[in-house]
Amino acid sequence: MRATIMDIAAKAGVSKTTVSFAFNCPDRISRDTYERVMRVANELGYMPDPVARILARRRTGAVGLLLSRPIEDCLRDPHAVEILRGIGSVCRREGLTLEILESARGGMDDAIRNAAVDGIVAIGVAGASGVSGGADIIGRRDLPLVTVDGDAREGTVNVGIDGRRAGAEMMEAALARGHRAIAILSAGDFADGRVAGLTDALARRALPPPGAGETRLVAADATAEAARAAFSDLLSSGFRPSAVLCLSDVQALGVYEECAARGISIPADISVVGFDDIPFAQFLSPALTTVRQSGFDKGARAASALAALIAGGSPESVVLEARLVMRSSLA
Amino acid sequence: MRATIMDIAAKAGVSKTTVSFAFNCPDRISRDTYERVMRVANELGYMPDPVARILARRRTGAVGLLLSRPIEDCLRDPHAVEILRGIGSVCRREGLTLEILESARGGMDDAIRNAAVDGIVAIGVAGASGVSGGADIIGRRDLPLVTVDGDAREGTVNVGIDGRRAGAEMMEAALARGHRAIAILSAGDFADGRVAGLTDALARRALPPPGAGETRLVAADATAEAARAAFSDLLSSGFRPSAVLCLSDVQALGVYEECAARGISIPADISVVGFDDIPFAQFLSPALTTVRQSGFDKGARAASALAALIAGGSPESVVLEARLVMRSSLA
DNA sequence: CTGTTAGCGCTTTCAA
DNA sequence: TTGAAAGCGCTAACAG
Repeated sequence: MRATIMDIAAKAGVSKTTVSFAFNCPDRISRDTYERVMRVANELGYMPDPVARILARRRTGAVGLLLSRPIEDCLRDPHAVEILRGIGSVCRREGLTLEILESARGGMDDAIRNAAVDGIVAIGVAGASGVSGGADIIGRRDLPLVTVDGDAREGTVNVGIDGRRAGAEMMEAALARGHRAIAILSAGDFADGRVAGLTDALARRALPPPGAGETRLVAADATAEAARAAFSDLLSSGFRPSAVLCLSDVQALGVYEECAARGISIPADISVVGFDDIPFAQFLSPALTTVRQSGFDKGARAASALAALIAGGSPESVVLEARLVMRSSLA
Repeated sequence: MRATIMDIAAKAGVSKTTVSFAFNCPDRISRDTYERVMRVANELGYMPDPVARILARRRTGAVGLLLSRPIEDCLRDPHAVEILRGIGSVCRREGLTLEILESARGGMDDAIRNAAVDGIVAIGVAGASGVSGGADIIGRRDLPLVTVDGDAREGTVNVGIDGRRAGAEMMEAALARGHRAIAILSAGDFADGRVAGLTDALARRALPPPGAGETRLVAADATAEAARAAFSDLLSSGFRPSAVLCLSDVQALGVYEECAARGISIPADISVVGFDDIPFAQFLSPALTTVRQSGFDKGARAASALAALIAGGSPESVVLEARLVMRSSLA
């Protein structure tokens, strides 16, 4: 049986309080007592139980990271990894521990219910879509909550980009270079309005919305494989785009692969534009033209906001920059 | 004030026990009572407190992930991300939550001391080097521990590869193709013996160890930037390798960059070999010849072992496959 | 500087 | 099927 604070107190001839002080605020006890207590603690291999401490303090020192998909899927997207890096960075600075919230059993709800955390940052799960019951539970436990790439509606603090503007810039870049037969590879529904942005740009030239006219809108998971398959199908269907806009960089990877396999040259035969600017985008050949957004900053800002919320502050939602960076894949 | 189990018990006219049963083993109480309790719980927005539950049960349902470096650094290496994916995958399956162990204050020790977890998987921190005091603390808290890419000595369960064999295969591939002026980019000290493997292969041909003779051994952080800088310095020093062996794929990225900048053609002018086979390795042009090891499997096996340990079993250390995959960067 | 004493909120054995 | 009561191990007023 592991030694408890009582054992130490007894053996050192002091009270629990004194032992507690020795570990938490040594200044409040005499140097003598401190040493005696610590000696005994060492002898008995004593160490305060973290859980008991948390219960008594009413604070876990941990924040939960709520993912919209299984972590093994999320982490396949380098942009998500960047977000995680940002969150982790701030958490360490704030002395907070990061806990991945998932559960095989009751799904998200159960995970939230049992999470021993002081607050939650939910990534890509806002809106009625992802969090659904989750938001309920979070509300019920009334834990501080910050969303990343979520819906900025309601009172929830959200950190994201102006996807609509970014989407418009992306499409405009393609249109300005004369592209009209455009394939759009989307991944799920982005709460930041990227698709609406594409529509805006098209509308400004009196062109029909994505999927209509000379454009095609295809949905695929945000993985290279899924995107490649979807793109391949599209080509096989006879559609010949002069440009393909990927709403996620990893999808662009799939497009690159398929083009290589079919002997299609980028950007000579077909232009490709991505979204995110994952670290690897610049290593592709040709280097990928893409909408740059900093996942790290997104994560960092979200974690900071959550820390503020936990500390009793009232942080605001933040909208980060997202701009097209021209490289070589768009001609 | 949030409602507690007592409030529910009182309002529902039952005992704490019954309320607890309602939430944990509904079968033990009558359907009637169950519904009454739940109704009251809903009205009052009650939800069992996870921390109190953990304290009473003496089990957290969480495993700690002990990183050797700050998470924002670790996650820059796709191989580490793969390991994390593997761990996360198994954790979810096992109904375990994953907690990143770090702390701004007392460093690793403090993090371990306060971690409310049932066990720990330490990645790349085994041996006297990384864990140092950490191992001590872990031992003292006597938490189940599994290391990844650690030293397989002592009783600790470790999951890794036969780095020595892999290193030998890597070097042999270069030597077999006639390379003699070889640059080796290492990253920290690998506990798996990669460098010893390189030495083995050289020795088999009666060649001097890495760093001596026609070879150069350079250490750099496992990032593209650090590797690029180190490689650049090496070239500027006048050394003209015909092949460069990177003990980590991300370093190969840096070499690719530098070669591109200097107009050096891979593999015509210089051959490059990596280690890890990160997901992007195949997207490089030329595709990277590298030693393939599955980070996902490593993480998964480690997590499984830890789960077994927590469950009272005695899992064994595991040595995973690592084999060279020939692509186009080695000529 | 040190001790007394309530909690913290829930689980779980044992008995009814 | 339900309840009483004894913890789980520690913290933090408050009092001295």
